[in-house]
Amino acid sequence: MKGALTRREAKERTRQRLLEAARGIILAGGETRVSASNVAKHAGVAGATFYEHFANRDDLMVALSEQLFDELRGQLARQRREALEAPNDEEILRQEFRTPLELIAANPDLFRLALRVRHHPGTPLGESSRRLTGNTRNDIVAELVARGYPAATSAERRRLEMIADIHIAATEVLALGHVSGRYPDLDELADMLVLVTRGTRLARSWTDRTAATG
Amino acid sequence: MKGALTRREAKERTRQRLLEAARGIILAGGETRVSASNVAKHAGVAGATFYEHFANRDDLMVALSEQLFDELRGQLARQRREALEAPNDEEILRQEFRTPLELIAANPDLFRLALRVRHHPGTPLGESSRRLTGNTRNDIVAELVARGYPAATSAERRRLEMIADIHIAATEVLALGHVSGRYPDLDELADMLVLVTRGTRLARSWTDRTAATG
DNA sequence: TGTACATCAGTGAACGCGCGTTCACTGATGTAC
DNA sequence: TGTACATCAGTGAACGCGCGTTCACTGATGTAC
Repeated sequence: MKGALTRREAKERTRQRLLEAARGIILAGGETRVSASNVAKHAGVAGATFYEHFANRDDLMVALSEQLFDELRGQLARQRREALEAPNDEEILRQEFRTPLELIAANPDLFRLALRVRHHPGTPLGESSRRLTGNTRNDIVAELVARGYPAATSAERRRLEMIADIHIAATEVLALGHVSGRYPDLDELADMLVLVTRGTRLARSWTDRTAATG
Repeated sequence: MKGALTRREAKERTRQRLLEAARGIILAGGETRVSASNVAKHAGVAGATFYEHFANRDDLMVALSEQLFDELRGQLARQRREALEAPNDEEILRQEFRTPLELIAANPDLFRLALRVRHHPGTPLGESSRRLTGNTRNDIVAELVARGYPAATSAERRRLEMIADIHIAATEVLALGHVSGRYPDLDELADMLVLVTRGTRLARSWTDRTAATG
């Protein structure tokens, strides 16, 4: 134990510098500029050093993807669990919408990145972003089941997935409007999302198509 | 007028070959592979020929972006206009949702491309994709106003935009589920979208926040 | 504690690659007379 | 219609660039005794 860094610590530090450099580049919208050379340059190390820490560009992207979305995923899941313990009334539902909106508003760059890479198949960032949405969808479906929505048949379960997809999409599109400056008031957004649930709630008694549309 | 091609025709033909090559590459998910060299290669011409037809890569992208989304935009607008002329009942509303769903289902690659590039700022493809959504949003807002939704104050107009955003987002996310194979039945999707309108319809009598949540 | 050796994080230089772009050139098409 | 010249679509070769990756090397840190 000396005052100076141990070798292992120094190496770990360099690795973190590389990851931070890559993170900075990518959150600034420069996915395509995340190259081994460019990341090394931004981290202040020689190009060859990159390969002391990562096998290649893709290896870095895998590490970075996990780091970027894991914390967000954890926070979302935790807050959702907490909200579930409260009694089930309208104000609680509003609160359930407010938390993801706040989380997004606090991390606009990360949110925009998630949207940007979501439909890029076969890339680590895309996978990670889709995993984030997938988890949320599963959580919402579980919650709907707990609230008494039918989930006996595969058609019923599919409808629950559709509802979850819609809730997520509605939350995201309003949150995007917020971070773009068009919808400044988060409370207003939460209210609007509650209205959406009033509509999809009608699916609770939806047994077949004609029953819903007649 | 000869049997063979005139010079002008031959040149236009080459230009179209380049555009088609680029279109093929991009719809197959290869945005990054749309380089002057690669497009020329796929079109079967020399690299230098590319510059006889386009100033640079970006110039091609501008031309391509317009070509890609313009037709779709036209079809969407036309079908929406036609639907508006019919009497206003539930089945008509369903039909209004079915047409964009069918349009998307018929052009899955184009739809996925629109989603992929939507959040890429400063690129011609991104601009074009956002223009497509923007038009649809304006159309929906106009329709809501025609149906008697309040639009006197800026808060009311903002809420109409929110509703339009939600309708578009819900349509798109269900359409994505369809082209991904999860939601095979378009009628079921249209029914679900009608339910969403049942919820957002409540905003018609929404005068302030407490009125909506109380 | 001091010395001799082993380990290892980081480096500079080099390689081939595909890219964007330019340019002098070719050979076919168009036109003036 | 035939000839001589002008136009022009397309080409191959060349350039510099940033990239991914490798490798022999350096100098500091760690360790055995």
